Amino acid sequence: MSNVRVRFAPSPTGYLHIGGARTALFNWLYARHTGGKLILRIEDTDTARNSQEAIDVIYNGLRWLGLDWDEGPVSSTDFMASKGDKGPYFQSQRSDLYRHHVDMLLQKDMAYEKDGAIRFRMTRDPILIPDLVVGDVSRALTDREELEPDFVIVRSDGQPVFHLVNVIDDMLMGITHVIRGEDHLSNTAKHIALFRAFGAEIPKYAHIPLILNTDGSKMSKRDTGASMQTYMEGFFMPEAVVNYLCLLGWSPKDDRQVMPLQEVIERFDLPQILRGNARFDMVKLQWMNAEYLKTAPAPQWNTLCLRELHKAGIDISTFSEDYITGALATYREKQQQLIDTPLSAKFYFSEDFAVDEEAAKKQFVPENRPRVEKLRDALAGLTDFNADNIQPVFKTTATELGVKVGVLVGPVRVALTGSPVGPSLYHLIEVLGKERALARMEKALSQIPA
RNA sequence: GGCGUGUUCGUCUAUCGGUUAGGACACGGCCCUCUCAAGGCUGAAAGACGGGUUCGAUUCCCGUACGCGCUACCA
Repeated sequence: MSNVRVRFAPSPTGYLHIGGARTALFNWLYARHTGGKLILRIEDTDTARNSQEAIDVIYNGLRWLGLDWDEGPVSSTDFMASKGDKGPYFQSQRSDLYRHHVDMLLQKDMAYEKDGAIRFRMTRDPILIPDLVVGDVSRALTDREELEPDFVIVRSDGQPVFHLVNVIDDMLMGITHVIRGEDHLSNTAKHIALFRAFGAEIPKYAHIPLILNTDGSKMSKRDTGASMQTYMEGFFMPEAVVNYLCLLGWSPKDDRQVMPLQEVIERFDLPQILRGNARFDMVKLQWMNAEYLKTAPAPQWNTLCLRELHKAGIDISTFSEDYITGALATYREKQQQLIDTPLSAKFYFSEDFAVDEEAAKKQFVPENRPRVEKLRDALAGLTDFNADNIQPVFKTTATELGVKVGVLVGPVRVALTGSPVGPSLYHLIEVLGKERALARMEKALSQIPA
């Protein structure tokens, strides 16, 4: 047991940024590593863009990644439901707390009203920010701040601003470590000043570097891969996304790439977090995803495939579960094909699959006719119709014809799948079954000129 | 402009002053092979620049350049 209390405090903007997801992940990792608590707090002060859907996006994103929290809201249907005794966990429900604390500052003359807004009397001296990742940072006033060091903590419309509520919540919720994006580093001087004004203990800070686009520019909403939605709706395993994110800005210091989460939890710590911004590399994420996909449990693999098939408009409703599972299993080692072109699997579920014209032109030639015929006859005589038995049939037939196996594979593949590329032919024939396979060969023969 | 922060192969990274600067993704070649992949082997590929400190700097210090963040009555 430890007294570590960290938090993830997203604003419900309607989407979860990959950078936000990593911030959540690092907080979660630290909590799990130390045996501390992770608090989820919804920073919904901007009521204009606050909606249930926007909050669900956060819940769903975190849950998809497998990041659970120890305190905070628990339900998307019951607004008030929460766990933990430091609530409410929605800033929109904490107005009284904020007002009370602002009054305290006002009374002590640490804040004052000006033009209808309330400003905090900010220190003029540089503030030292001890950061667990970046080191000691001395933040001096900027030129504009020299002119007006006191910053607004309550707007003239009565709304408290981010800096204020963020500090009050961290203070009241007993946050011990603030792990957040480096974009808040400069602002931390204000936060520290506020903590001091309240006479509260200042949490430890760990500002983690940002995630940028491949070209080094800032990653915003529209950039590829920026939204968690991309992964949740795409052909991705959450374990892979988490693993990739762990390695972006943190390093186990050895050559490990694919790491079980449990091991990351054991080895994760704040000082090892890297100081430089990292560029997001979708290609490497895809590789990582492929690594996980290779050993994914069958149900998970099937679910992902089925979704792609559905998107591609392929109807599988008339096929048995065994048949579907068998068909999808043949794509296990060539997942990229199914991810990129799910339509290429249509031959399993329909006679109406696309035929590659070029391939047909090349394979459906007169000299292949007797070859396919001989193979058809050989296959027709096969009783135990499985890949292990089918393969020898191809070999034997090829030998008898005095050709290489590849010569037979070519036309048959196009006849059965319509494409020159695809899963292992022997396995694919097994799944298709004798009847279907022979029928398609027959159909192809009718198209081959004599 | 000001205040911060950062800079090792194209990308993610290893290196606690002394290494042929290592690994992974991507890329090239070879092998394997029923296609395509996967896999195995292999190749090319890096210390931003300039000064110091030191017997010796990728590593420590300073400067320059460039990147990123912050400079709001946004969060």
